[in-house]
Amino acid sequence: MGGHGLRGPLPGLPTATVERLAAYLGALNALEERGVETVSSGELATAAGVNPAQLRKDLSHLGSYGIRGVGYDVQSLRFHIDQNIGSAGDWHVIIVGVGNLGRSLVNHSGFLSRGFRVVALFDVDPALIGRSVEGHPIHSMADLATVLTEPAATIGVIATPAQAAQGVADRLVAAGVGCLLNFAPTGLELPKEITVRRVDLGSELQILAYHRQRSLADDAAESVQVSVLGD
Amino acid sequence: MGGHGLRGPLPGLPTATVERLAAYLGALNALEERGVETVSSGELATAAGVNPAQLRKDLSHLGSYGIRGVGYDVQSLRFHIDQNIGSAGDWHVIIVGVGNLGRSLVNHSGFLSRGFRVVALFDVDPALIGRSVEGHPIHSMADLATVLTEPAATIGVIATPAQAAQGVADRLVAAGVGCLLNFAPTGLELPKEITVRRVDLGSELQILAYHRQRSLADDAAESVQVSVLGD
DNA sequence: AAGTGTGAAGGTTTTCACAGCG
DNA sequence: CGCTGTGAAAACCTTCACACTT
Repeated sequence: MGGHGLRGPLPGLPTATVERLAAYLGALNALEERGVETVSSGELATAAGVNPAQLRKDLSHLGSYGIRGVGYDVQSLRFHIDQNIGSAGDWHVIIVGVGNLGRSLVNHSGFLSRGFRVVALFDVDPALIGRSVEGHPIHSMADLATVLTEPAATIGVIATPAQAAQGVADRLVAAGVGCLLNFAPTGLELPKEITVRRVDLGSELQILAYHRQRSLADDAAESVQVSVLGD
Repeated sequence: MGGHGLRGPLPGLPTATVERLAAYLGALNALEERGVETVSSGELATAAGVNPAQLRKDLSHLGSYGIRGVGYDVQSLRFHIDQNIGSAGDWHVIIVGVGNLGRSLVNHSGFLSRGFRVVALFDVDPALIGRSVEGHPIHSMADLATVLTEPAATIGVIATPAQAAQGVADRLVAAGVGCLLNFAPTGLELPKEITVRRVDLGSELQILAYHRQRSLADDAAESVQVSVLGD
């Protein structure tokens, strides 16, 4: 039971495509809220910050859902992307670490609109345990096994300080959570069957600063060029 | 003065390499704190979650700073990576939006250790303006031009709700900030000379969920395979 | 022996350019 | 006519395997 019609017709989407599909989905959500009904590859590409050919190629992996000469129907495209990268689960999200980052994730508007449901919060601070944030009670890590109803369909979000992260990850894995999003600025060593993704805010700044330097350098080079060409 | 020896010997690092170098730097910071003096490509690669050959190839773009048969000196490698992706600036960071996310960024340990300095906070909420977080006073957006001392060397972090993001970005750009990190779940339309990077927490969950599905599917396929081979 | 540095091979991703449909 | 869908070409990135160094 529960199985429906199409059995995974796609043996696998290119990784790079998956990352962009998630972004297109966000842009489509926004367009839908604004009541836009149709969008061309050019418009959607601009909104997502990629080039139109790339967007069309990405979408072509899902099938042929556009209308030639017109564009894409916003609702139907949103539905089809969702089928491919969101559908298979009613994912539960638990957040470990109810500091500022944890709190900001609880409220995050992008979660609900994509079908993710925050089901529990955990912390080690006795002052927090028993209180609640946005209607979600904060549990002790000791209650992990009791609180988890569906470990296999649960994403654990690690929003703790770096030194606590590995320990938290180990406990989550022991409780059956197989999918982790790590915000702590440290790598995690885990069995390879666990799916992990890391978001490192420090690295993001660094990457940004590098690109900025480069683009300033390029501009300088180009303006030399321009002044040689003269006016 | 201030200009030193080598003039940018590297015309440009591959994008993918830059993203990983930032991660290596984080791992090296951690090793240095723990007092480790030497590390091999295998160890560092594990810590950063990549394969050793890739790490060596990445480092080879910076020059030849390893010791054959031994590994890399942690401090010196850290220094050289920093030279290539961090150095050129004493970057200032301003954070717009002092909600939970903004607050968590102010405290973020990964920032200071990489040479980024939070220099100002901004918000639109009159109840917040004038108060301070971790010693950083919260300013009104109207004071943007006054507070910025070095717009060109400033990274603007957008930690506002989605609907405020575009307006904030426009004001930052108008004030001379050319480098933005956007946490709001929306795309920004900006002049192309502006360097932007987006971190979309909703997309991160979605990408993670997709990979999880896939790896469960693969495991299922493999266990069929195993049972065919029998035991 | 142990581990780096690197050409060359093999994959993947992006871009191009245009055929084909509405 | 405009815009999608897509092979084929080009660019880019990863992995391999081994010469070379300490």
